[in-house]
This record gives sequence, C-alpha cells and structure tokens, in this order.
Amino acid sequence: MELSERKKAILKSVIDSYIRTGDPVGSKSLTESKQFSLSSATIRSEMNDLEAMGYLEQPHTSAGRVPTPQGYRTYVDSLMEKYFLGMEELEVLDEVMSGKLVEVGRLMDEAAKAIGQITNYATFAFMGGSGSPVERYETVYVDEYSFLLIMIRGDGTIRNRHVKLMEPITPELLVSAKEALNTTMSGLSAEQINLSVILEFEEKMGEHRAFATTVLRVVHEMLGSYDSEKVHIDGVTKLLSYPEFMNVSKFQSILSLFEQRQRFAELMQHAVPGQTSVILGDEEKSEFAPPDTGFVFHPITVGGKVVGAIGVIGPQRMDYKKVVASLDYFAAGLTEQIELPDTAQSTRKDDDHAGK
Amino acid sequence: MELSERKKAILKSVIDSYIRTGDPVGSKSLTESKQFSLSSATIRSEMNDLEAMGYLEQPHTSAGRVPTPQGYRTYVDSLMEKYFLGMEELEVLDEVMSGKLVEVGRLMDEAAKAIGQITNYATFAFMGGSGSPVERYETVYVDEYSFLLIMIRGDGTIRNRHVKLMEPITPELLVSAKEALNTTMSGLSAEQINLSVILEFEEKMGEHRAFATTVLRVVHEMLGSYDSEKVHIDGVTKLLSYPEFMNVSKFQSILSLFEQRQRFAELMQHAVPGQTSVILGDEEKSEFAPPDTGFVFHPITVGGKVVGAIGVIGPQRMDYKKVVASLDYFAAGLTEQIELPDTAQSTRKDDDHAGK
DNA sequence: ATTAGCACTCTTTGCTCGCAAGTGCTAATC
DNA sequence: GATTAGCACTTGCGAGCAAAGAGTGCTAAT
Repeated sequence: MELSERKKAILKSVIDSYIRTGDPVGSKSLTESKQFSLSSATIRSEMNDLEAMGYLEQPHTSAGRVPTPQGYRTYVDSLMEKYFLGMEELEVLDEVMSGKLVEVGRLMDEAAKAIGQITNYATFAFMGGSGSPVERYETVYVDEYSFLLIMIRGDGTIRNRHVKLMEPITPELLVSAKEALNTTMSGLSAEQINLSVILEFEEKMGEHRAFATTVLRVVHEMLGSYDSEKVHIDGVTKLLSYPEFMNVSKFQSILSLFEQRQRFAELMQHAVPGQTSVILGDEEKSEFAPPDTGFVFHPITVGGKVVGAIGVIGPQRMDYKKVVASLDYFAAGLTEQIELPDTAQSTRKDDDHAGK
Repeated sequence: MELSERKKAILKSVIDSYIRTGDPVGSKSLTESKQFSLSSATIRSEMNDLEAMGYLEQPHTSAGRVPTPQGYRTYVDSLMEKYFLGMEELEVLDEVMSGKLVEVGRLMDEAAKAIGQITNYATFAFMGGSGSPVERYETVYVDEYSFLLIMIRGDGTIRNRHVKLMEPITPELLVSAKEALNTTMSGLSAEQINLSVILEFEEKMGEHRAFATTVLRVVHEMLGSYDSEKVHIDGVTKLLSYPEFMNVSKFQSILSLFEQRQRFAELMQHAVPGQTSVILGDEEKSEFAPPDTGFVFHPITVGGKVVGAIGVIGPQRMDYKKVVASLDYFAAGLTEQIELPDTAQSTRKDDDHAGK
C-alpha cells in the first residue's frame, strides 16, 4: 500500500517531533507547528489511517501517537533529511582521524568516544578477524622454554602468540619448525588442515613429536579463534539519561547485549560495505537489537573486505539523521586512513603477561 | 574506643542479617534469632551505642539499623567467619584453572565469569603492564613497507607492535636496526632513553634517519603506554538485581567507573601481594569505590611483582566472606598457574588489523 | 473532503488515611 | 547497676479516591 504525500509528511513530522521530545505526539501539536494548514480533526483521521497501516501506534487510547519500528524504517529509508555536520562536530571527528593515533586499538577506542560525544548515545567499534588466508609463518626465539609464533595473512594483518613449552628448544629447531609450517600449511585455513597435512608436518619434524604437537595445537587455535575481545564500547551510561531506559529490565537487555561481545561479530553478516545500516529492535528480520532500541553501524573495510564496524546503539527514537551523517563521514575517513598508510605509522600489539 | 564482646556479636549479627536480606534490621528480629538471651530493649540500647560510635546508622527514625562503612570495615577485618567453598563452587573455579585455557586473555575473561557465577556480583580481571626492563628487542620482516617490533622483558613478558613505513626497507636494514637497538637500549626504561642514547642509535643507523626516527618513536610509545585495554569486566547486569542499584544515579556511578578502565590500574597501588583487599565506598581513604558499593580484589603476581588483579564489585552489603574465600582460592591457583608453567601452554597475542 | 464540537477514555498527580515497624524513654524488676 | 516491660511517638508506605489534563473517535454541519 502506497503512502500519499500528505501521509508521508505527517509521518515524518510525527517522528521528528517524537525523536526530539520523546512524548507521544497528538494531532493538536502538529497543527500548531503550522506546517500543515489542516485542522486537528483531519490530521487525526490521517493518523488513524497511518495507525491502521502499521506506521504508528498509541500507548493507550487517550495518548498521542508513537512511531512503530515499521514507521522508523520508512523514516530512515526514505523520509529523513540529510544532516550536515557542524564545525565543532567535524573538529571532534577530524581530531581523531588526524593520524596522531597510530595504534589501531586506541584509534577504535577514540573513534567510539568521538562518535559518542557527538551523538550522545552508546557507541561500539570493533575489528573482527579477517578471513584472509595465511601467507606465511614466522617464529621468534624468546628463550629455551618459549617462543613467539607469528601468522602473516595475505591482506597484511598479523596475529601472533607467545607459546610456552615444557621441553627446551634450540633456535635451530625453531627455524626448522617454521620452514616445515611454511611448506606444509601456508595458504591453508583451519578446515583445510587435514590428517595428511598434519602427518606431513609431523614427518618433517622427525623426532620432536611433542614439540610438533604443541605447534599444531597453537596453529589450529590461532586459525580458529575469533577475535571477539577487541570490541570497544563506550558511553553506556549515556543511555541512562533517556527515559526509555530508566526501566530496569529494558536497560538490562541492552547491557547483556554488550556483555555478549561475540554477537558483534555476527553483525558483520548484515554489513554492506561502504554503507550505513540501521537495525531496529522488534523488526522481524533481526533479533539482534532489543525492543525499543536502534542500532546504526557502518562497516570498516580493508581491501574491499569487511573487517570491522563502528556504530551506535540508542533508543529507537534516535536522531538518525545525525548519527548516520556522523558515521558516514567518520567511517569513510577511517577506512581511508587504514587502507592507505601514506604516513609512517605503527599499529599496536597487545602485551602478553605470562611469566616464564 | 574498644568494642565489648557483646557489641561485637550484635554488630556481626546485624551485618550478617542485613547482608542476607537487605532490610534494615530491628532489635526485635535479633532477639527472635535467639542468639542472644536478651530482650529487645537491651539490644536497642546496645545498638544505640553502636550508632553513637559510628558502626550503625538509621535510614530514618522509625527504621531498623544499617551498617555504616566503618561497620563493614570492622566486619571484614575481624568479625566475619571463614567461608568454606562448596563442591560445586570449587568445581567451577577448578574448571577454569584446569590448564585448558592457554591464553592469558581468555583465562582472565573466564576467571571473571567464574567468580561472577559463584558470587553473583560484577567481576573484573586485568593484567597491567609489568615494569620489568627490556632484555632485548627482536624484529620480523613482514613486507617491504612493514615489520614487527618485539620487546622481550626480563620477566618473560612480551610486547610487540606492527609498524608501517612510508619508505621501503630491506631485511638487512631491519637486522641492523635490531642490533643497534639491542646495543644501545636494552635494559633501559622510557625515562632512561635520553639524548645521548638517541644520538648513539641514530649514529649507528647512519643514513637511514627517517627509519631510525620511526623506530625510536615506536619504542618510546611501547615503553610508555599503559596497557589499560585488557580489563575484563563481566556481570554488570547482575548488579541490577540488587535493590540498591535500582536507583538510576547509583547505577550510573558504577557504570561510569567501569568505563574509566585506566582507573583499575590505579588500583594496583593499593594492592598487597597475596592478600585480598576490601575497599568500601564512602571510606575516607579511597575515592575509588562509589558510595554504597564494595570492592574486593586480589592481586596477581609474577615473580613477586604485582602485574594484575581479579576482583568483585557489588553493593556494600555484599557476602564478603564468600567473595573473599573465592578470590583467595582462585587467585592462589591462578598465580601458581601463571608462575609455574609445568605444562606446555601458549599465551595468546591479539590480532592486528591494519591493512597494508 | 474538511472541520467544529463534544462525549469518552485513560493516565497522572495530589491528597488523605490507616497500617506497620521500630524506636526512645520511663518506671519497675532482678 | 543492668535488664526488662510498656507505651507514646515518628516515619515510610500503600490503598483509595477525586480532579485535572490530554487526546481521541464520532457526528453533524460546512
């Protein structure tokens, strides 16, 4: 069913007003805004239609109307105007992207903070594991009983791990292990490492069976494990200032979402490169966002592949135009900075704290 | 002023009861518990004394008594009984410490979860940077425009970073940089790297000034930066089930504490190795814990040095004896596992996601 | 098709009232 | 002198109720 122009205008007004104030909007307040030269009764009947079509709803009979998820959906998809970032807002974002922050981890952290500062909602930013195949392995001899195993992927991402042993090793043994790894396993994903590959590797390692087994275990773990730890979340407290989250159980559902960090990785399946997406709670397709919440995010790509995302979580009556504008601007800049390192920069690796 | 034995017993009963129920405890309920063969009037007058001495207080005239921070303090320091962990609780903890989890990061995560599961409060676990001096540097050539810089500390902890360049390098140049680093800077902390050290390093690097500068910058950053990212927090939602946090502003103060992760590092200054500490909100000495909250933690040591901590945050009326018992048990086991790796294990390094 | 008017519904707010809990004080008792 | 019983007093809390306010749907007129 098509919406008439007038219905669209009314729907837009209702949503704009509701986003601004949080109060259900009645027919009278719309006529007073003098956007429409119509009486409240007419507006009322139009709103009645919109309600029947599923765009609006009433909390109770004698209250104004409130948008439904479906209403928000058409709003974000086709009704809302473009928002132009102000000077101060641009400054905040540009500051983060100025290139001073040379560690990806911290960059993501600051990115989340900056977006949060502008929008006043909770933000998240994360980098997920890239699926790119391993190009080669490297090892570093640390001491008799430990070494560093490094995995270099085709897209330039790196993963490494500090491995401890119970049997001593020599630098030479380590080098031969590295070579064996590179000849037998480079280019393989976790699933592709089958028995024959394993046997070949173990054969090459000859007598050092225990060592070979440890190495294999670590490789397998590194290939398989999801990097769900690097989800940066900021500004959850900000949500508490919105009346919709005063309700404890509502807030609880949001919080528990944040605690299930791996769920952010699932988000990438919905990601469309270079485009900001909106997920609305209570919409059929996604059980990701809790009811009454909205979820706006923009993927980060490296070489055309989605490797992360930055986004905002807030009440469903969120200032979408502002959020979308911020994310569009920021994600574009961020992607650029990550893809084209035209200035010397380093990206940080985390510490390891195991004693020896 | 000394407390009589009877006052101590009454104080303990009041706190035990309050911790259990959360209701202010009146004189009558104590006489009914038949621990005391005294009338309520007597108890009342004793409680009145305790109030005058600052151990108890009344929310309002016609309510029972509630412990003050000072009351809790004496409780945790000298009144409470020892708690013995039950079978299921030991199982949960032992499971985590079974040695199956070979990455420090995940181990801390699971540790926090396990403690949370037993105690039903919010938990945190983190590893801070060790102050041990750098024993030597290592480098790994990744590609023409990037390499991995690795820092191996005396205590066996490792930190590394993926560095990107705008000028191409050769593996040979990288090796010479590593050697220059090791001859000029091994053993030095960030403050000790003064102009003469820098000049010596740059001299050794000869014509490759730009490269030398980049390396120096990264080294400096790695030495100085605090590793505040690895604070694992879990179970914040659990706090919402306690009436004291239903109040939005209370909860907000807790949440904002969690968002200032670097503050957990400050905690280590209060840490006493091998001992569980309790910090109470509203006590003079610490502005760390918000009012009405309690904070129990146990440091993790490596070679006698405090490198991290695991702890619990909850309402001030917390089941301290249980929490302390769990932390004591767990931290002891954890420290042991980290200090004495008598089984092959690897500790995980995080990913790096910078594209090339 | 639009509008004015009006009765109706539902929430919110303020108010009083009585109840329950627990105290402090006093006078009697061991 | 410590302990106890008794009692008046204070305070918070929930139930009940009325009035106010907001907004609707419907109807009849334009």
